[in-house]
Amino acid sequence: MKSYETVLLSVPLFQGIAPEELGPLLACLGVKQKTVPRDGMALAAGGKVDSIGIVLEGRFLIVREDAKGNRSLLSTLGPGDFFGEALCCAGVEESPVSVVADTDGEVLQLDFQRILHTCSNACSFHTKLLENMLAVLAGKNLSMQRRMELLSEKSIRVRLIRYLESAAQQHGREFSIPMNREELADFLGADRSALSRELSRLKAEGRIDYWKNHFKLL
Amino acid sequence: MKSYETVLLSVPLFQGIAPEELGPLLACLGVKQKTVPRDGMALAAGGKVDSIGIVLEGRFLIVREDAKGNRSLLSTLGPGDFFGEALCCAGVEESPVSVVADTDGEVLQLDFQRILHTCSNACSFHTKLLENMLAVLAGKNLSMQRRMELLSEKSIRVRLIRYLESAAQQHGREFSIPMNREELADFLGADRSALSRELSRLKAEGRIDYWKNHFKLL
DNA sequence: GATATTCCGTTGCATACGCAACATTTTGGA
DNA sequence: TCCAAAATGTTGCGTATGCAACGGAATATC
Repeated sequence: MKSYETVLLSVPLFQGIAPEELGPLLACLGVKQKTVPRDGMALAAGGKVDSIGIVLEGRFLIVREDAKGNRSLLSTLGPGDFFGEALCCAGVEESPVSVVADTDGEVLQLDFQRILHTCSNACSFHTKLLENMLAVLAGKNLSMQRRMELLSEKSIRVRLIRYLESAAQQHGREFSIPMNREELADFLGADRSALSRELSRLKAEGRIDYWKNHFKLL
Repeated sequence: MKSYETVLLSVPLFQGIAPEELGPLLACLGVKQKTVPRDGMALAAGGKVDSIGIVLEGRFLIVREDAKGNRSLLSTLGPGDFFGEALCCAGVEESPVSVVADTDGEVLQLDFQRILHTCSNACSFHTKLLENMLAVLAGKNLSMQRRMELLSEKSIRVRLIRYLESAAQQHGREFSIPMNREELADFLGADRSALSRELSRLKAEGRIDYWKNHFKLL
């Protein structure tokens, strides 16, 4: 069985855990590694979620299935990504989503109760783990918060400018973004072509310049 | 100094804590009660947030101030509501928001480090507190998630139907919602009059019936 | 290097919806 | 009971934008 140590050390949940502490921590948590064949379920909708899953290998899809059986893709997961943390922290009884394997894959399952309750030998990294857990959830909160503020603007133009400005605030007047047009359009809640149109206008007005995913504010 | 026990017991953070445990818990956390006069700051933008604030009395506003000094209202807080939890859990260095008093008010401040690190006498409710903290953050995550799925629909009509259907799924075909028109429009990312128009259409089509904030799906 | 495929920009068209303005109903206060 | 204020409904207008379709550029595959 591969160790996947490199993957695990990159997981935000384990941030600040020294490599040599990782083994003992995992042992203390009683993790289970699971092989999931393509199209298999790493987490099934409808049931209670009592563990957090970490993707070690392969590609997984988070999928919502409505009453009529229409599947809609919520997001995709790769090695180092994890899932189920919000559901089990919130104590949701029936998971509204499934996680299905898009390729053959491996996941690591961490029992939530054992994360929560410090083990008898009070390992020091346990506190760190909880702290990380909080940071992960809170970080997602904040980024969703920001996105919702964006989406609450009425016009594509304003949403776009807001987005670019906040990116510029972080990286300076010239920067690259981690999305292509389609993804950016999706992020801004707009149509791709409409987004392109708006970008063109801003360029024509001399307010911005761009090439592919590289932008400059003027 | 009033005790505000009733308020505190209703705070999700203290869910599952017995009334008689509350006092010792607060003592163990070393909470500080603070009086904030109208227009005073319970939390100032730009600084690090190292405590969670619980509103005991009064009305507070969460406000974002952009570079040009435009204040935009993000939400309002009343007794039992709390703030700053996401920011301090995420370890944000500069708070992007302020919390200002809309009336004279009282807040209780809980030092985050003392929430995180179990106290020396290992009080049992400390674990419960952490569990609640996780549940609160995760719960917000899930509700924001749902809202973003809503907002990602393109038309008001679809967003509205989705919203009503999910409400019906929880409470049956007939139910009341906790928002007035303006608030619902805001929640759905739409204009109030446009929302009214769409509601009228749905009623004319015989798909729904409604009166004020009471709805029936047909 | 040729071909297929993905990515991005452009444009015409139809319309959903924001906006403003006004009508109607409901609520609360004196 | 009457009045003012708030909440909700209605409607006309202009336009932003979704949609579809297409062309060109960039990238990948062989």
